Amino acid sequence: MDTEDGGAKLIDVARLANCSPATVSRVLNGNPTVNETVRERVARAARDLGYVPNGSARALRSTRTRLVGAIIPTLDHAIYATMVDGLQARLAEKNVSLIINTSTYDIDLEYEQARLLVERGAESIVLVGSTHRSETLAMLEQKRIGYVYTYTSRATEAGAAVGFDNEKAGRTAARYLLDLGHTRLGMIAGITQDNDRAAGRRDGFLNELERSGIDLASVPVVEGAYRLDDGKTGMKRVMEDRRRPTAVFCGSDILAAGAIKYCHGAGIAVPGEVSIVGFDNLEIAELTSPELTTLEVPARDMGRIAADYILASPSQRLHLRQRELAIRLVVRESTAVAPR
Amino acid sequence: MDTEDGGAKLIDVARLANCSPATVSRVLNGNPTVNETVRERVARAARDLGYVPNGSARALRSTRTRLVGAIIPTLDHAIYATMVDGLQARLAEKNVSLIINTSTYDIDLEYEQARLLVERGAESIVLVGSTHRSETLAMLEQKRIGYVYTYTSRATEAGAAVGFDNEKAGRTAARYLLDLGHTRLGMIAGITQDNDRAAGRRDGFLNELERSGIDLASVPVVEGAYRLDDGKTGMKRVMEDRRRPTAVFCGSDILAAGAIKYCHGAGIAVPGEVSIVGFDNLEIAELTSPELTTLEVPARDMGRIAADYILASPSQRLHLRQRELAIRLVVRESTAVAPR
DNA sequence: GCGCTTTGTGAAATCGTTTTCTTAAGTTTT
DNA sequence: AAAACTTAAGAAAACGATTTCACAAAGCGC
Repeated sequence: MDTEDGGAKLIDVARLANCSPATVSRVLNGNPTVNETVRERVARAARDLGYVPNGSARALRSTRTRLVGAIIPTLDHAIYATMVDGLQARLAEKNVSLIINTSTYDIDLEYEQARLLVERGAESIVLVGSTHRSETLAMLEQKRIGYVYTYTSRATEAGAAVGFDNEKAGRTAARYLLDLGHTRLGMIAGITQDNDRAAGRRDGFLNELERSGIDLASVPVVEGAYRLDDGKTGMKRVMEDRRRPTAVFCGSDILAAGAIKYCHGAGIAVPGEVSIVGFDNLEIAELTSPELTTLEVPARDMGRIAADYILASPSQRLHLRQRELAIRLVVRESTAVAPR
Repeated sequence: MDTEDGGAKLIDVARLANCSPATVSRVLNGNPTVNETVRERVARAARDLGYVPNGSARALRSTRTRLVGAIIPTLDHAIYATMVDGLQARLAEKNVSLIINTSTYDIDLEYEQARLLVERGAESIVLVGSTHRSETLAMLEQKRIGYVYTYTSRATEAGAAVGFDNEKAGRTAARYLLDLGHTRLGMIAGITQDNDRAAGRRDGFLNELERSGIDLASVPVVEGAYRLDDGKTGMKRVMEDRRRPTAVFCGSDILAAGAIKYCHGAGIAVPGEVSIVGFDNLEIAELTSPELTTLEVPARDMGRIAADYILASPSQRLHLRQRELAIRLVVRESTAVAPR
C-alpha cells in the first residue's frame, strides 16, 4: 500500500478523503464550488499519499496540455540559448513546460520535429525566422496550433512575430560605416541558404551601400557558419580582394571575433587599417581586443515576449501579433574613421 | 470533412482503411503481424487524412511517454547550453522529446520543476551536480523515475552519473601551477553554496596546495557568479591581498576572462606578473589576450552520454551507471613560470 | 409551510489510444 | 480427413483523469 508501484491515483485520494473522484478533481483544479472542509480533507489526503496527477490522462480528457514547443537552429550559439532561457523562464512562471528541439538550420528536420511536437500536444510553437517548409506551417494551421516567429518582425496571416528587422539592421551597420567615411567595404555574412535573417542583414547592408552610390560589384561578400574559424578564413578572403576594404560588417560577433583574430595574425591593424562591426552583442564582444563594435540583439526579450504572446488569451493576442524590437548600435573600439 | 476541427482520429483511419482500430494501432506501432496489403491500406489512409496520433491518449494507455526532462541551472552559460544541445540531439534520434527547465541554481525551484516533470510523465530526468533536495530524489525514486547526474562522476545508489571529478580537476590546476614554480596562489571560485562542482574544484585546488606545504591561510579565495564583472572584482580583491599571488585559478573561463580584463585595466602583466588558469574551455578562451590556459570540460559528450544511458535498456544501464570523463589541461598563453 | 432557486456533491460518460482476449480461417500433422 | 496448431484481425476493456448531468439538501420569498 505504501510501496505501491506507480503511486496513488485520483481515486485513491477520493477514497481516503471519503468523497467522489469528481470532487477531488474539482479541488485539484481550484474549482470554487467545493466546501472548505472537504477541500482541506482532499488536499490533506493528496499530500499524505504523495499523489501526483497523471498529466496524460488530464491532457486527454481536458484537451489542454500546457506544453509549448520551440525549434531553434542550435543551442550552441548564445543568441539562441539566451532566447530560450528567457522563453522558458517566463513560461515556467505559469507552469507551462517547454520542449525544445534543435534543427541545425535544416528545415526538413524542422518539419519532422514540428510533427512530433504536434503529436505531443504542444499548444504553441516557437520558430526562428520565417523560412520554413510550407508543409510545416500548413500542418500547424490545420491543427490549429499557434506559432510565433522570432528574430524577425514580419508576422504572417497565421503566425505572430517578435523580433527585429534584419534588413534595417544591415542598413544601420552600413550607414554607420559610411558616415565614418568608408567607401571600400566588405561583408562576412552568415550562411544565407534557408536563412532569412542572414540574408536580410546582407541585403540591407548592400542596399544601403548601393543607395549611397557604391558599386556593389566592388564589394566582397563571403559567407561562413557562425564559427571562429569561418570568421578567420572569411576575413582572409575579404582582405585579399583586389580592392581591400577598410571596413567589414560581420553577420555575427563570432565571425567578427574570428576576423579580428585573423587581422592579429596577419598584422593588420584594427581599426587602424580596417574597421570591423559585429552582430548580436554577445559577451565575447567585450573580450576581443580591440573590443567589438556591434549591433545588439534583444535575445532574452524576444524569448520573454514570445512567452507573453503564447500565454495571452486569444483576444489579447490580436494586439501582440507583431512586435518589432529595437536594434541598438553599440560602439566600442573596433571601428574608426576611414584611413585617408 | 476536410476542415475537421482537431483532425482525424485513429478510428477515422480505421474506417477509411476498412479495418478495425486495433489493426490501425498495430500498423502505427510497427507490429509485424499485419498483412502487407492491409498495412499499406492503413498507411495510405493515415497519410490521406493527415492523421497525427494523440500522444496523450497513447501515453495514457501504453504508460510510455518518450519524454525526458532536464533541469539545469541556466542556459545562459555555454557549458550547460552545449550539454543540453548534445543531450537533445541524441535523444531526438530516437524520437524522445526533451523538456527543459532552468533552476537558476535554486534547489527549491528545482524540486518544483522536478514535480512538474513527473506529472508530465518524464521517464528519466537529467540533473546537474549532486546537490539536491532530498525530497526531489525521494520523489523520483518513489515514482521509479531514473535520473542522471551530470558534471559530477559520483553516482549514488539510485542515480547514475556522467561527468568528471571536480576535485581532481582542481588538483590538476594546482599541480600545473605548482610545477611552474608558483608558491603564492589565489583562487576565484564559483558560488559554492548548494554547488558541489564549484566547491569540489576549490577543495581539490586547496588540498593539493596544502599537500605541497603551502599555508592555506595565505591563499586568498573569493567567490563570484559566472559573470565577467565578478571576475574583474574578484581579481581585484585577490590581487589586493597582502601577499599578492603570482597565479590565480578561476572556477570558470568567464571569471578568468574578467580577471584578465581587470589586469589589463590595472596594468598587471599576464602572464608576466600573474598566471591565470580558467575552467571549461569555452570558445572565449581563444579570444582573450593572452589566450587562456584552461581545463577542458566535455560538455557535449556529457549530454550525449547521458542520453545514451537514458536510452539504454535496464540491463545495459548497469554498465553505464557511472562514467567518468577525462578533463584535459589546455595550455595557452595566460600561464608562465613564476616570476623570480 | 409550499414551490423555486441555489449550492454542493456524486454517477457515469468520455477523451483516443493500446492491449487482451477471442475467433475465424488457413496449415500442418497424423 | 480429422485433430492440432498458426496466423491475422476484430470486439471490448482499460488507462486516469475531467466534465456533464442529475439530484439531494438548504435557503428564500410569499
